[in-house]
Amino acid sequence: MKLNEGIEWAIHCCSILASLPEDAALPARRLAEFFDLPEHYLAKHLQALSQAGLVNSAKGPGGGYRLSRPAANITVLDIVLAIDGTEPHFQCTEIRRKGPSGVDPACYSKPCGIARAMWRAEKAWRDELASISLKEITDIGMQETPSLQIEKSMEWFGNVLK
Amino acid sequence: MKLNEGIEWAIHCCSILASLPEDAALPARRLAEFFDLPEHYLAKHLQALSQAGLVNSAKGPGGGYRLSRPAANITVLDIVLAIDGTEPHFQCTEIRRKGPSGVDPACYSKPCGIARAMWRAEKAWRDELASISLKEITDIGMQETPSLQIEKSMEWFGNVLK
DNA sequence: ATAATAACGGATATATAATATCCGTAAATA
DNA sequence: TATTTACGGATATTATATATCCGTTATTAT
Repeated sequence: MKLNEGIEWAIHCCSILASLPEDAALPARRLAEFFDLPEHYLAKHLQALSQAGLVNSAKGPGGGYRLSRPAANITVLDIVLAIDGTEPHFQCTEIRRKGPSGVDPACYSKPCGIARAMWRAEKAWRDELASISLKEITDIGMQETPSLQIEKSMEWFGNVLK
Repeated sequence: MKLNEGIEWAIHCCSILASLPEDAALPARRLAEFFDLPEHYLAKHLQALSQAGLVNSAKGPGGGYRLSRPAANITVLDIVLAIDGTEPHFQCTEIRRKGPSGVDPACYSKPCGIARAMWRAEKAWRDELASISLKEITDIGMQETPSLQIEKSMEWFGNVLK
């Protein structure tokens, strides 16, 4: 199993949006350019972020995407769920009820113990992701990004944001 | 993203093997019958368990699969990794280095902070799965399985184990 | 010996999901 | 009015998961 690559893209894009001036927006085309990603497919993911309410979108010239709220109030989990959906990764197909020994579904009071174990692990995963804010991500990015890249990024932003 | 359905199958199968008499083994065909699963495909997963060293296999009549060690010494994580592989779910494609602002790969001392965050969450998931032993799974199964099903299972085992 | 059982590995087919592109529409700006 | 941009739907392509089949080998029972 592999996680949707769009998750990586979306977190990086949100991190960029977080470091933009308050009133600035970036269109999908520019974000795709910045990371050298397929423009139209990235646009789909950005629309998912928009539908999840994480970013606001504006049409027309000067439009594009910006964060809908402060980066400190957006978690990595928010972004992951926006892209990957909220369905649990582990899907219980109730095979305990199948076969020659299975009995009537009504006889089972609780969800299968195996499913509960898998869901508990998934909760631990989500809890960890929920504990990380987009602000922390961008702060770490600022600290660890090579200074040359920071400079080049600033110049690119300068050119792009009119 | 959806987890491999074989994970569910494998944990259930291991749980059944754990509740078998010490010297008994079950062939893939019987396990598939017990859970009404596709025989040949289940066999692939059982072979993966065998390669991971979780079960021992024996060819020929009376052969089949049995646990290689006590259920208390097998974790749910062991089974999950045997089926799903040990690769992390989140694959970092280093998009931070791409595009007009990217700089030479050698400039980056650490893995990307976003990847580290995703991997930390994955570790939380694995830690939780590693904290659950197969014995706990089977104990919970014994407690929560309807008594009628327990009876039917016992009868089925009796017929199958010679 | 022979026949039957069963794991194993490789090859292949099918179904589903991820990846990617394209198009028409609507909205906003200049 | 022309341009830019988001948005939704349709479609194509690729990768992965699901599933089957076959030949080989090992083991057991007759």
